[in-house]
Amino acid sequence: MKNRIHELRKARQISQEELAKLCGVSRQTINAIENNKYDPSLELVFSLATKLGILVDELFIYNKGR
Amino acid sequence: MKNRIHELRKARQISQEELAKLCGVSRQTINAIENNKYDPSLELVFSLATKLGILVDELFIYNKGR
DNA sequence: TATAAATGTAAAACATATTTTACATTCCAA
DNA sequence: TTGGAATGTAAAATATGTTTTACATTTATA
Repeated sequence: MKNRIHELRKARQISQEELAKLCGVSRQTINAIENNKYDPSLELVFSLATKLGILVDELFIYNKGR
Repeated sequence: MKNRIHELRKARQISQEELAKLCGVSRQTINAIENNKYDPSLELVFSLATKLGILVDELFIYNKGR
């Protein structure tokens, strides 16, 4: 599943490290998610959307996989 | 994280089995999620919201855990 | 250009999500 | 009131997400 985290994080001028701290995860987790290594957990999904000030539905691009 | 799956599924008069098939997961997965045993994966989250015709943000109740 | 900050990446360990099989319980209609 | 459908639950196996440590590469700036 693709997401707009990199785009929105840049727009807000914060580093992966800072976003990671805000969300309570490691920098590598943010990096992996931005680079589509895997999808975040639901908790992290909501944390990311909240900290980036956007709806979950707008942060991720769902392509009817299932 | 709490959710409104049971409520919406009932409103739409479909069984856990049917919702499971619609989303491509096992009945036990739907059951576990309705009963808060664990949170669904992001893919399943979007599948559930789509099949139930509601926004992800409206389907789950986020309580700033992180 | 040199240096620091930011980002990419990898392996091991650990945590969480999902499936399968199987059985018990509850609910509802005949 | 019994029988079938729906739901709850559990253990084992597998898949996926996260952390930690560590190092390499890129990017920005003094």
